[in-house]
Amino acid sequence: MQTIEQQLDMLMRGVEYGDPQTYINMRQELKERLELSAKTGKPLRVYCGYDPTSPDLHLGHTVTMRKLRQFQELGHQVVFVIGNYTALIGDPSDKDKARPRPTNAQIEANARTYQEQAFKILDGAKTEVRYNGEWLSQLTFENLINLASNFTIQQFLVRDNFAKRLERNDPVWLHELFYALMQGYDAVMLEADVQLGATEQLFNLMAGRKLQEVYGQLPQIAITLPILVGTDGHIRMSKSIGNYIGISEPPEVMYGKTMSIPDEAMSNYLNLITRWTPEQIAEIEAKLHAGAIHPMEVKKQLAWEIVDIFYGSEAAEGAAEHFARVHQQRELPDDMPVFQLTEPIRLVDLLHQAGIAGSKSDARRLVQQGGVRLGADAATNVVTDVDYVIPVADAILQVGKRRFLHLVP
RNA sequence: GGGCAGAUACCCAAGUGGCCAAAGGGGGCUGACUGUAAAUCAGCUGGCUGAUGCCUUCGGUGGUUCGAAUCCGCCUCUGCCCA
Repeated sequence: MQTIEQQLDMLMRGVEYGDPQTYINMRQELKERLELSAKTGKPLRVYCGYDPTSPDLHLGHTVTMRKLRQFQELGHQVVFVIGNYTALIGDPSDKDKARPRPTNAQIEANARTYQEQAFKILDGAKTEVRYNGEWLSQLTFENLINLASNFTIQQFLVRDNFAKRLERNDPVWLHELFYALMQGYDAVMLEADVQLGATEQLFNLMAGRKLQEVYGQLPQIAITLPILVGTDGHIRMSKSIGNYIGISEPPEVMYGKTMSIPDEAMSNYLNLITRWTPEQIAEIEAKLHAGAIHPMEVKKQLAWEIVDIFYGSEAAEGAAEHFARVHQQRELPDDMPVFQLTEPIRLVDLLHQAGIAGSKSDARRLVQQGGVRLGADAATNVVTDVDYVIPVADAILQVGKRRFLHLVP
């Protein structure tokens, strides 16, 4: 059994706050709460919320899940909150156009896959799953007034994301301010001891503390973790930006996308999503800096680890082989999408029909730019004739570096 | 409620009567190079087509004009100022 101090070290590992004092305060409060729990034998209630705005979770979501898992392993009660009601507002940071509000059915479907995917990291049997619509949908306007009266507009205005938008004269919608209230109220209803979130969530977590005190509860400890950057290496990982690695993507894709992150972003990944200890990570980084190990080798280990987490070592092995063959040696992948040929077809039409090119004009461009290869056993010959007609025969078609099509008669 | 400014392609943004399928940047795609799908360099980036032609696009709608992204009316949305 670990001592409280050891547990604290583990639980506070990797957390990040805007200022050092917050870290000291939160660490102290967590210590007291852990001691209280040990004394009373009552596990802490630890939660994190995820808005089911898209059908898939990505690696960014798993940063907090790993931390939840640590609490779970120490015997605390983890609550996985699906923000089906907060999803109605959406993340204020990516509001640009009137994206059609997800229907209840969509939210339901997304929520189900979220849960499934989350249990790849969390122990499903020990996880309490809650939808925040359960209590948020019950609030009356009077309740809302009472909740809102605990905050001032000024507190919101100093928030970076709102301040910037105000400065740029971008709209800040009134209902976006509700987000913090809703999330704060979640904490009250869950009687949370600890809430996790990304660093940018600190305001919302603090709103929870405030409301809990109003409701006569002990304020939750806020644990915020750094943001995982996307495959571009700069911007936070996000489905809508497209720089994400989904946790239910096929092993090869997961591996390949990981290999594509810039070298500078590796540290961020090593620290936030691997199961490796800080000591192991420090050792790898030291070797990297000393030039004792090639960055590509480290990235391969990282890619392997990520696939291993979600699919196991066999799949990781397969993905690594696939990468070496297709991307490094430029050979053919094991399984390619198959396209059935019934009659000779113009190359341009084929590219369009197979969905490789968005339009025939697009297909033309690909051909003209020398991006299309064709061959019987391997895609060896570059086709530059826009009017080329493909005969009915078994052949391999390659477009660009990594898109393949197996043509069969 | 009143006044002013604005809405341009995936995103940001120029264009204020014909030379506009519409500058520039970002993103994306293709090629070269590379340990990589990174960085760098080059090209492409509305659709259709036998390639220099046709069709659709500049918030919506209705006009003016030989001709409109550009001018006018109304509508919708956003910001600023005033009440």
